[in-house]
Amino acid sequence: MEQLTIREIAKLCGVGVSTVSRAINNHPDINPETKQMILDTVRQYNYVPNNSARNLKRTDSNTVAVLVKGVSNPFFAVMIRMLEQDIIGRQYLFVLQQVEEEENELEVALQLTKEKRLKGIVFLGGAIRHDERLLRQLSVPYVFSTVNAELPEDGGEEMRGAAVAIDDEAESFRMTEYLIGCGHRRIAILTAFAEDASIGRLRLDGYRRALETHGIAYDESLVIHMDRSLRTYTMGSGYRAASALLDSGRDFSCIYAISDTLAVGACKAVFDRGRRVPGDISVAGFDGLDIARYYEPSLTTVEQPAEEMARETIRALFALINGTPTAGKYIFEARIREGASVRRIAQ
Amino acid sequence: MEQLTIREIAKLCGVGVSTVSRAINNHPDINPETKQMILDTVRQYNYVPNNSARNLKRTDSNTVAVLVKGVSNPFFAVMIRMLEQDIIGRQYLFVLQQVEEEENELEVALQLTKEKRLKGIVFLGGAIRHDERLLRQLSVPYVFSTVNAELPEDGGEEMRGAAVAIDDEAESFRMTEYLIGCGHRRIAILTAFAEDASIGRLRLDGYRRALETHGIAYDESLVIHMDRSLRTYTMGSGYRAASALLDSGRDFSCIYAISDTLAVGACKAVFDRGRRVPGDISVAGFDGLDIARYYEPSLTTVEQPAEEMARETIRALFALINGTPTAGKYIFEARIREGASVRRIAQ
DNA sequence: TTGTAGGCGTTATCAC
DNA sequence: GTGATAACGCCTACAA
Repeated sequence: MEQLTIREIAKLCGVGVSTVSRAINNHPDINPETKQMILDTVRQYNYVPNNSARNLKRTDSNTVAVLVKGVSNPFFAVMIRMLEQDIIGRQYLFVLQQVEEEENELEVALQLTKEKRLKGIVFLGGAIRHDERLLRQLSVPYVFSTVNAELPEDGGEEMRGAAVAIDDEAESFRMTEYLIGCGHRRIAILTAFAEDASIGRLRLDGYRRALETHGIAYDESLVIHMDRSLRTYTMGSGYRAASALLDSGRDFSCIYAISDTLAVGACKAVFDRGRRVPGDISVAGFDGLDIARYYEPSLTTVEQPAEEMARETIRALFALINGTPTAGKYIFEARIREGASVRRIAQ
Repeated sequence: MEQLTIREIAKLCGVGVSTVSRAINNHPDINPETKQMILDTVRQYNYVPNNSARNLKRTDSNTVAVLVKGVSNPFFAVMIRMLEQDIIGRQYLFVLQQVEEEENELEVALQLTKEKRLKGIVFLGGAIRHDERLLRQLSVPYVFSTVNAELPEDGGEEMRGAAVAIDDEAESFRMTEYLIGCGHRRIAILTAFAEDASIGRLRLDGYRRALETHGIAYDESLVIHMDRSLRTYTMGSGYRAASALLDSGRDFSCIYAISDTLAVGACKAVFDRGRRVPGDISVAGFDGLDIARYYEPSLTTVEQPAEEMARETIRALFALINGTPTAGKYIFEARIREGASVRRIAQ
């Protein structure tokens, strides 16, 4: 099938290419009848303009891209939906771009910016710190969303980036403190693999600080790292880790998992051993996913304010796009959503 | 920040643009030293080629796109991972393209094909029947994956499309028959909105046929359609629908939900009313998601052979790409994965 | 209101 | 092994 070009449509309609271009791009300076005739022909032959050629020629595009590292992360699923809604609500085009695990999101951003003449970029997930040189190369406004990433120092030039997130360390501290407040002293934690330098690290740090604050010794044997060779935040990982922990004979009354998916797996491991949540073992999660609400028992979790964060992400991005002065960081407070998975122990 | 082009790199290196092009594209006919020098400069200035220009000029690209309608569907999450792995394993580029709910996936495909010179397309989700005229316009091989879509009649020309899926109607029949075999007679079904013409329809059809086959009257009052204004396959939808059903006082011993997410919501509705699964109400799902395994009780579900389907999707696609004769349809058998959510009733 | 022509940044073809 | 140069398909001055 030979590819239809604008030239052939022009020939078919007996007009020049610019007239066809005007018609399909809704330019005002064209005779309505000519326009209609052209659009009819376009429909009839199902002509589809080549986007690469368009992007190449265009200088701007009213497109905002969301670069997400890990599309299948259920927490991102709700963020993506909200971001999309807000971007489209502002009459911008929304582009969702998946970033592979081993890819550098900044390089993808640089490439996509050139390719699509983006107006702005939202990073969902990804690293906490980036190559500052690359970051400075990024010529369009950007917002790190749900990850409290480092922003480049203000070198006198205008700010082009922002970060919208929760304070993972502080929220993890909050949850651990809550668990301690419920009377738990021996709290095991399911966290990312040992070398993790992202939220896994931060949430572990918060846990540790809370223990120390309350005079509880940090016990390495209660810190369970996920297997690096497996996907980290899955129910299967949580199940595996909690199973090993339960079978080890170590003493603990509570499992704190740094994601709800891990928590679900942990619960199942408890059940499979004929024990009860929270009767025998308490379990807490993190994120505030749907499943935490619908699991039985419902999971006590740290609920991230996804909707507000998405809204603020877009607000901040468009503030940057429009040159409005904007603070660089927006740290939201999460809150403990109490479920029925944590038992209060008489002190 | 002025955009760096290949011409400037050429000038910087004191060579012609074609030499730079050869270097960055790994062409053999270039002096290794020149190549190294150019690549160093490219790195140093962080030159990123413009993809639009590349795509415009290139005639082919070794790229396979996966067009997914509903990225956040957890069943697709595992399919996407497997598809990606297999595509990359064949040394092809993998592109994931989200299709909006109201968009026509075929139009997106047509556009993307022009834009990126695709070698092949995988459709994940979407409609069962497509505009045949559009389908014939599609000039590259394609596979409908997980949806048993109609293929155009062989009009003498070579086949360009295939479909890899389960038989939703038959599998739903199988599950319903299984539930009947467990002694259930009054089986409520949670299904898509009434006008659905996709898997919701097929799974409902299978349910109905099974009832009729076994001489059980089809009772409209036990058929619960999701609210069209809400997102269909969410735990919240399942919870809402099951709650209304439970509160209606209608008589039934089993809820069959056409997705695991709906089933989870249904279970929670049962629990919230102080009743038990499966003691008081049995619940069955569909898809075979992780959550069905890790829920408590684990959910009896129809397990789709995701891995095999993904593998076959890519195999069929590359058979089409390579011109190997290929059957058009690959229908996989699903299987009932028994959990603990369905009770056997003494007959 | 419409048509012609030049150029967007790259790759491919051809000389050298 | 290397360098001009002509496309790729579209948009947009500018001219008519």
